[in-house]
Amino acid sequence: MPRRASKKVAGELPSSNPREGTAVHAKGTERVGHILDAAMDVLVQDGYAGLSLRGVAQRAGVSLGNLQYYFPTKQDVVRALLARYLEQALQRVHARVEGGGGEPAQRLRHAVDAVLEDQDSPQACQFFAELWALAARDAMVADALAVFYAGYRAGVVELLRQLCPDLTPARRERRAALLVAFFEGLSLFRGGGNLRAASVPGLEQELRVLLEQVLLPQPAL
Amino acid sequence: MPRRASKKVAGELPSSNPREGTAVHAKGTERVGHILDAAMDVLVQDGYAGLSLRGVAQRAGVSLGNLQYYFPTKQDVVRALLARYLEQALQRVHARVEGGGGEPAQRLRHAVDAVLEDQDSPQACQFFAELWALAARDAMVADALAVFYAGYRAGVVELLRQLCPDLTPARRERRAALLVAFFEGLSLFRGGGNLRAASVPGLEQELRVLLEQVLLPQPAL
DNA sequence: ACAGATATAGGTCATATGACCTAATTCTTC
DNA sequence: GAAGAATTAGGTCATATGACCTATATCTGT
Repeated sequence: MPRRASKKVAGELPSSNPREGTAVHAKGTERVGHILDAAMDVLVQDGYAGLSLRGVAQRAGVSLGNLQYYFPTKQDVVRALLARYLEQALQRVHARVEGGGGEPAQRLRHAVDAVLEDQDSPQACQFFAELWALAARDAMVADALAVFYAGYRAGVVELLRQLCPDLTPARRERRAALLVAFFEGLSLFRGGGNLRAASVPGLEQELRVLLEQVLLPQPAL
Repeated sequence: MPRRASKKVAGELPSSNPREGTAVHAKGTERVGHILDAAMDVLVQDGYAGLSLRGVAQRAGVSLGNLQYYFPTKQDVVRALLARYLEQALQRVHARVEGGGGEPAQRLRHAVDAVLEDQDSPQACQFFAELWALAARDAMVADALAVFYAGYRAGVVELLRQLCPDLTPARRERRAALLVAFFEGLSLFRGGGNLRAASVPGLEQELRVLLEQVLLPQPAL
């Protein structure tokens, strides 16, 4: 679709060469944040197919030129959006696992609560749905997601280590992977997800019941 | 993007008015099938953003005119593709649950095997990833998926009915929903999925171990 | 005040797309 | 062989897009 694919030829322009959302001043950094917020909105509402630089600029209340000053290309926008979001999400995951002390079982309950709460946001659910679809065609997205899920899984592994120390590390790793997959699948059908119409009331309730059954009798999870 | 949004005004053309992949002759039906195959390929490879009528026509080895003879609009293509695929998938689900007699536990194992086998296909996994993303913006897709998952869940409910008859129907329904969500989540990380790099080896193995643990001791699943 | 970072508005260009149309063939079926 | 289905090739048109460019204006820290 575009005209030139000219990839930063040797001779750069004499003037500055801004890239990748680099902002020097505070106000600029703020702008970059707003632009990414807008990109997030557009991606979630209109999907990747509907994500255009013009659309993002308009949503952000910023000129196209300004947007392209910070993000010369569409890829740059997606890249930055992804990096920002996944980084924050990862921090939240770890904050959950480490914070909120107490006995392991209680911590697991808290962690589950936190995940479910996150999934109440249609934004987050839809964002991930887009990323899953995108990952197949964009190695950068796939890599970023791989990093994110590795961190996510590591958090769950840590929880499992306290809950059932008798499991070998490898098996903990696998069980954590199963749990992460389970929660991601859940996000499809839960409150914020786009398929909540395909769901069933009382899902979360049942999940918690199941959780208690597994936690109380024997540490076999 | 398009020019006219003219929605079938009252006065139709005097000549025939083909729509929705309607084919009268056998060869035509075959063509429609090939076109939908091609659409599937393109959707999986290039995503919805890359799904163009011209692209599908080329992939199918068919002229654009011919494609539009069967499917006047892009929506028609997606609609038909969805209908065909989900219908077949649903039939397979039910075939699994009913077929392959034996004791309930054995049937569950078979069903799990079948689901995992399906997920080995990158095609299927990616197709669903696209649909999940699409569902938020296309009510038709959301509805079709809702029907599909309702059928899927019904199959699982039937299995649960035999495995643990002591559960109330409502709880069976909820547990089935949890299981379906789990399997869908699994598809993200498994062999065919686009995030297999974010996964862990031995996932399926662990899943089966967990399954046996749940099946053997007590019927508490 | 000065340099450089931010920001705006506007334009260009090649390419792509969906929807629409038509005239001319080739198959199928009866 | 005639009617109608199926198919092709080609064209038109409005709209959109990404990338690229520039001149000008404003803001910021020193």
